Amino acid sequence: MPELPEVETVRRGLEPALVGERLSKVTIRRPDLRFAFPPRFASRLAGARILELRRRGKFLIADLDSRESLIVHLGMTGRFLIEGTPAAEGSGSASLAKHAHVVFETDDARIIFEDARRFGFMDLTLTARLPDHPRLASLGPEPFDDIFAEPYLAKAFTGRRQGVKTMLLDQAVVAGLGNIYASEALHRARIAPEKPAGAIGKAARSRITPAVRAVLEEAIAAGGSTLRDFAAANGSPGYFQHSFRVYGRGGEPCGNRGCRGRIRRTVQAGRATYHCPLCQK
DNA sequence: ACCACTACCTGAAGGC
DNA sequence: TGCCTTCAGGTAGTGG
Repeated sequence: MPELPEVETVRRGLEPALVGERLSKVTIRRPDLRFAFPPRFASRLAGARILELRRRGKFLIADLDSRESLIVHLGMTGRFLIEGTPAAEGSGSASLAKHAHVVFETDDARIIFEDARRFGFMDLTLTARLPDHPRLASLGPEPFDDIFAEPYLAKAFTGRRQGVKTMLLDQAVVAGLGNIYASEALHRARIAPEKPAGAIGKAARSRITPAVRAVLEEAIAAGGSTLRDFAAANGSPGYFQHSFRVYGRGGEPCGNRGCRGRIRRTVQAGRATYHCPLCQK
């Protein structure tokens, strides 16, 4: 499910329910997601107040007044639902869904983490140690960081024969892109996804940053994309999926100005990839 | 170091 | 309706 725009949408949806609030109770309903929860996960969280909710790549990070930070990755199917408490809601809260694995309670709400496939994970670490956390330490720059520009890509791509789309999926190269937005960005940049990264010229390389930023900005503004059942924490779906130009559009006409090509679906590094063979070179 | 491939887990959707 | 196969936005680990 979630790439950078969806994670950012979730972050914004959770912010009002969590930031400044104290976690009165946390319950885990199984010992692991993708990985085991860290020791005493629930008790370390209970009683802590959330100071800030941030995003790094596809990670959510909640800084707590206990000097620890909660790290959350949504995997493919992770999502948060916000419910008012029984008292606030009157009718009482609905029973938990089958894949509701973690329940966070504040004075005002219940925030439920569901993850059918359990590719998500959570961890706790001292806030001061966040930069050293193994899952965060290897992340590349944020797409909106100044450093994410042509000279950086030139360095990252040098000598690499791997397709540029696969490189953009590498979170160590740039943090937050996933299968959809990598395809979309390369279509906008008119670069073939399977083109070896090291073989891309400077002019084309210069088109990558603006293309990536444009598609991410538009997607965030649209509240992310809704495929299957993804929904923001407030329950409203994103609608950027209607703005996909290539993803899931095999056989359809290419939308790039002046191009008469048709979008093709291929498989690259085991992932579905969409591009226009005519205008993406 | 690099790169291709597999595994992880469940549900939805399509073909028959 | 039901069974079977394929596919899915994620990362991590293995082995060449």
